[in-house]
Formats: sequence, C-alpha cells, structure tokens
Amino acid sequence: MGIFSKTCEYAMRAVFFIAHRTASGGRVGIKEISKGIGSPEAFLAKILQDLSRRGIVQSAKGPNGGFYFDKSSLKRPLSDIVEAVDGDGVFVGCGLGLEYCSEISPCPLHNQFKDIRNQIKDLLQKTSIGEFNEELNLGLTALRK
Amino acid sequence: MGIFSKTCEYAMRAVFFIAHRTASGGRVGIKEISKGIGSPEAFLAKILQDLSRRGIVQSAKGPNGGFYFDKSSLKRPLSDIVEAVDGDGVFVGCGLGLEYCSEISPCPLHNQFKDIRNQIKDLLQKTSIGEFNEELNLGLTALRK
DNA sequence: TTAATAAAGGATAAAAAACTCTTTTTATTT
DNA sequence: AAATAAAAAGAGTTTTTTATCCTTTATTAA
Repeated sequence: MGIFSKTCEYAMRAVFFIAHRTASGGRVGIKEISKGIGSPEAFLAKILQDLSRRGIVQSAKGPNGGFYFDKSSLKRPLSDIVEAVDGDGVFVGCGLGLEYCSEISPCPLHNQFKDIRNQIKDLLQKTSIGEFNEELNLGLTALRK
Repeated sequence: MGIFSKTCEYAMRAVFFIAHRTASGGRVGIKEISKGIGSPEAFLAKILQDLSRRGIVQSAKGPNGGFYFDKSSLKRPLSDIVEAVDGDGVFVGCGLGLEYCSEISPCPLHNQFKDIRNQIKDLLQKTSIGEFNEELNLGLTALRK
C-alpha cells in the first residue's frame, strides 16, 4: 500500500479534477469525474458526498448540477483533504506504530521519521487544490492512465 | 493509517527486539517478544513464521529455542523487512495511486513524492537491524509503552 | 524414551476498507 | 405541473487486514 489509503488517493485525484473543471467555469458530475480519474463511480460518489458534507467541496443537485469549488475552497491546502479522509496519522504518528513514542521516549527511528513526516506535511500544506490547473490544461501532468 | 501496515510495524519492532536479544547472546520466544513490543502473540507468530521462511530471521524449536539472528542477518537493512511484508509500494508507487505515473506522464505531485519516497528508501536501506542495540540497552529508545 | 518446550501450520473469526445497488431528495427545464 | 437530471442517503456485499485458536512437528533435557 502507498502512503495514503485508496479512498484518499481517489479523493485527491477527484479534487484536482474538479478544481481543473471549476477553473474553466463549470460543474462536473460523478460519472465524468470517475472516468477522468479512473475510479469506481459509486465509491467515489460516497467519498465526495462526505467531502461535501464537510464543506470541502461544493455540490449542486439537478440538471446542470455537479461538483465544483467556490473561490475560497480552491485555495484550500491538499492537507485538508488528506486529514478529512485519512485523519492525521500521516502527519503525527510513529513510524513503528508506537503509541507513546515521543521526544522523551523515542523509538529507534523517531527523529528520522519526524523529518519525513514533516516533509509530507509541508508538501500537503503548501499545495493548494487549484494549483495544477494550468499543468493539467497543458497536459503536462495527468490524473489518469 | 501510518506509512506502513500494522503487520509491518509489528515486524520491524519485533526484529529490533530480537536483534537486541541476539546481541546479548540468546534466543527469544514469541511470548517474550510480543510482550516486549506490545503486539498480539498469535499474530506476531504468523509474521515471524513468514520472515523465518524467507530466511530473514532464524528460529529454533524446542527448549531454549526461539528467534534470533545470525551474524550476517544482523547486518540486513530494515528495508528487507519492509519489502518482505509490505512489498515495494512505499518505495516506488505514485502518491496519488496512479498506475502509470512516471517521468513521462507524471501526476501533479510526482517529483515531490519521489523525493519523499527516496528519503524513506534511503533511511530504511541505511538502517540495519542490529543498529540500535546499544541505545536499547541504555534505554535511550523504546519499542514499547 | 518420555516429558516439556517452542515454532510451524491450518482453519477460522472479527474488523476495517473498498466497493455496489436502490431509493429519496432537490433542482431544472420544458 | 411533469419530466428529467443529478447528488444525497441508506442498506447492503465483497475483499483485505488483523487477529485467534488448535493441532502438528521438531528439539532438548531429564
């Protein structure tokens, strides 16, 4: 398994996809998103439903409805999505899974893992949801295939 | 969840624990290991059974039996354990879970994740199983509590 | 050679994660 | 108002991960 749960991977990809579409003015339905990022449709629906309930992504029902981001949401850091889906385990936990691992009672790899986690945290915090729209436009980066 | 599976966390802790004991001359039984690292006994037995089959850890049955490391095994990098248990997903996969993410067709965070993964890889490769025995002896680091 | 000890192996169970299907609600368009 | 489109919600199912239990096999020591 990767660093994040599969659910979280889908969430991140979907969010980038929606942001990209938002930038070109519209809303996107689940069918298109799931195709665009290569995820199971019904499962992604659940994930976005949850993000929507939390106010992270916006949604509209009915014809011409779909998912989108309002302006302030586009500036959100990716860490918000990760935290909503996977919790803060990636940022704060002990690499060896020790509950009480800390500065005072560190595991053998405490400091090294701390560095790595901080780097992940920094990356996710400084990356905003709407940040890759141009690259995606230009086909410089991909969310599928 | 953390960076590694729970199984892998138990495996790493157990391996450090056994190495520590090996250094002071003996073998350790499952009961003692699982107590020492705070893991379910039967489950850890399965994990070590697997590592033993792979030749990563040595074992002996009967009275005075238990798990231990021979000299060359003590020098093994921690990455061998992680790879045996969790596969190479931590080292090589795409952060967003894209199967075909690569230099040619990168995901938006490809390069950043590559850095992080390489750091994890380096850490696990340069850390040997027997490396922390002195710290553990001195109580400077902990595997439990 | 028997009793005790300890890992190996196999089968099963429980919990969590991943995923599906159906119905309901809300909004839009005609 | 009726038809339609789309997400929300609810109620599963399947798969994977985590965990337990019990029996067998190997080793040692008395």
